Amino acid sequence: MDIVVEHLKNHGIKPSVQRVAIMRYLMEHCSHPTVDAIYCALQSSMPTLSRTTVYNTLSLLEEKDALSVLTIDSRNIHYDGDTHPHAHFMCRRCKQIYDVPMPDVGIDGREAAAQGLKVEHTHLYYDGLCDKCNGQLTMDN
Amino acid sequence: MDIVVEHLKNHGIKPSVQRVAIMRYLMEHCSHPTVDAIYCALQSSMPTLSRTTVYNTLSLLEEKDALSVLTIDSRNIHYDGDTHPHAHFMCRRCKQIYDVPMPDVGIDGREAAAQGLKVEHTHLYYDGLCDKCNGQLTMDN
DNA sequence: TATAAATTTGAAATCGTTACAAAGTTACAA
DNA sequence: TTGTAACTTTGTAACGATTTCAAATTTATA
Repeated sequence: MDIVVEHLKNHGIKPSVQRVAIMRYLMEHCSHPTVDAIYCALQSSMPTLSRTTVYNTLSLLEEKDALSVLTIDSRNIHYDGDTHPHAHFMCRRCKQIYDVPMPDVGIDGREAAAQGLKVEHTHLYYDGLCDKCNGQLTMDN
Repeated sequence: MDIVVEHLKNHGIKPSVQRVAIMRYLMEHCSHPTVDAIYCALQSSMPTLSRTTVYNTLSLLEEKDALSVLTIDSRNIHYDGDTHPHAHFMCRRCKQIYDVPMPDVGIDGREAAAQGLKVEHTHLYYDGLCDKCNGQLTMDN
């Protein structure tokens, strides 16, 4: 069976055409797209697709834990179809988001649990300058 | 000298009346306020304060690293006057943000540095249910 | 095949944030 | 002190991401 359809079913989501298309886009692109990027990318193959459907679907996928929501960028929400644990880095200049391995030492949220908080998701974000932008800034000055 | 004024000067910020008031509010309140919360809170003591000034000032304080910007909530940016390293937890139900100690093991961003990324800030976020909301949900069901 | 339930759609509204230009304030040189 | 330039604050308008909502469409079920 289609791995995307299977993924949706595993998370209790009925695989409509739109939902499969959006989830497939996320699983095949590691670019951490925004709502608009997803909408524009699918536009050509699905001319009747509505922006609202993209919003609705992403909300559903989030609720069912079928994707990861990145709040690293305060201006736009980014989505990640890769739900394996990994950290993210965003360049403060070009705004690109990079995948970064999680530290070897486990971050298990025990400090939160110790104060009665029930942890469901953990996000590790870095920001700074990527290689490219750091080089350009160094040259400029 | 006033600790707030000193803090601003240490970060290369000229301490205007508005800037001191906003920075003071952040340093005296650990509630991770939003722009609107800060604006409304200072309204009474500074009737002429403009929302734009709050936005401008917070941008300046961010740029000069005089505060910490929390992007844990995708709907609203929260600000934290406490720049000592610590993690945050947001309850997915009541949206309250809690301070959590950083894990003992250092999170130093070496995995990012290893791929040429220059890390300037690190953010560790958890989400889930706080004690209160978890109890209420358990009772309801 | 009929009917109900679920899903999608597009337009309008909402709301946090930014742009911009005018008004006010501060710093500094004459 | 006074004049001038630089900086800061202010309010309005614009912007843009997201949500609301009701109608249209599709899917499931009796």
